[in-house]
Amino acid sequence: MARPRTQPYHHGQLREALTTAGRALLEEKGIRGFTLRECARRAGVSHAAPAYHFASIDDLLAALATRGFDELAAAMTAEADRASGDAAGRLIGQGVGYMAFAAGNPALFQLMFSREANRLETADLAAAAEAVRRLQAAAVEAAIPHASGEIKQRMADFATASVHGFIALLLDGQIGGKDSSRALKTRGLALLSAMAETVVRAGG
Amino acid sequence: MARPRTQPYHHGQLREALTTAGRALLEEKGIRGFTLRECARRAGVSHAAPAYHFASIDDLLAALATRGFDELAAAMTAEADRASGDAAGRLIGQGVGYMAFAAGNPALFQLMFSREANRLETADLAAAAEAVRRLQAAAVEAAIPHASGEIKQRMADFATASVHGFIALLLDGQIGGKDSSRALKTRGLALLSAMAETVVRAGG
DNA sequence: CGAGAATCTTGACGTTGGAAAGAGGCGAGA
DNA sequence: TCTCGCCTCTTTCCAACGTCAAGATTCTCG
Repeated sequence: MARPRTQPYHHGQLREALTTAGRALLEEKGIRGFTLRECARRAGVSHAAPAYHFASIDDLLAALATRGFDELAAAMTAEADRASGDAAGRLIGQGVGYMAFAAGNPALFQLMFSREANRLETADLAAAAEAVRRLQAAAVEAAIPHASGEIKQRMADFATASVHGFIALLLDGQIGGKDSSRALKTRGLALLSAMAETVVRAGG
Repeated sequence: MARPRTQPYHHGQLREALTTAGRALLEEKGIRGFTLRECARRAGVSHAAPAYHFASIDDLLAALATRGFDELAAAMTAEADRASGDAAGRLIGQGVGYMAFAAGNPALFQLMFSREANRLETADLAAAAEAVRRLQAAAVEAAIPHASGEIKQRMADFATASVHGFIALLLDGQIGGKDSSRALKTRGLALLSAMAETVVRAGG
């Protein structure tokens, strides 16, 4: 709905400014510390201004989550493309992109996969999440093209679960509490290669 | 102000009553819908009564999470013991217990693994979480007793991540959206056996 | 240029978490 | 037995929250 205007309105691009401010706020304070009024404050508008652009605070959160899924998908494909090589290499690369996005946006990542976001299931949000899921399934299927549909699905479950579980536990401090960032990356890569090996072996 | 004698002025077991009420409330309303005053209401006391037993709302949440980890550990060992068989069987059984607890307490499970809880890192909470981690690591190590320490750690990462990731994604609706409960259990068991197979293969 | 729509502000309501102060119940020592 | 002091709970108050309603401002377009 936002279009370029010769002269900005009262604010002009409030919706965009609110999502930007909200995203930063979310990373700073976490889901429970997230408030609509603080978003408005940071965007330089009154506390009731957001109401026009977002029906409720959950609506804003849903918008943030939606954008998060879009960026997650972009990070996955970018990293997969960067990983030259066979389908297994792409699968690993996609996992790297997944983890990198999560590590760079921990609170947003948690919001995306919390049922709080699902409470206000926007069609956009569902579609964005579905796109990520399809990306994962496609990478697994490409690695084991001759396997049965059932095997493909089980391996997609497996790949998705390991990648997501590892980074989720890591961000929560449940894995590698005091390890260096470098050591954690090594552990992450080791997990990804073990995952890919299992997938490929199941497909052959 | 005559007090009705139905309840003594001293509640007696307020702390326990608050955690019980809080747990139910958490499952009903989710983390964002959780309020201290509603807990007090359900426990039949004034809104400021909880302050004596819990320093803050985060303190109550931390207590709930702590108990959650305790019960999670109990569910894991119970199910592992029930699974007669070799170490790999125990590993799978422990995963079943993990998933069963999560499925039975989805909101609590999410709280336990959200950084919101970690914001108020109680010593008890850290210890309870650590116990669960040790349980996981021990089950993996028992399945591959002759492997190197590095392999054991990597396989512990792997097993923990797959189990946690699968059930977390499932509870969020990211896996098996419209599948029946029976089909989901089958998928979960398939994941667990694939996980155990990978672990055992890496160890031998 | 003026009317109407879009955008933002101001003010209000009910609710929240938390602090402060007071009151009721209970045990220990006289 | 009585009373003092501590523990527990209530009452009252405050700032901040999300949301609504109404007013003000600015843009668009006839």
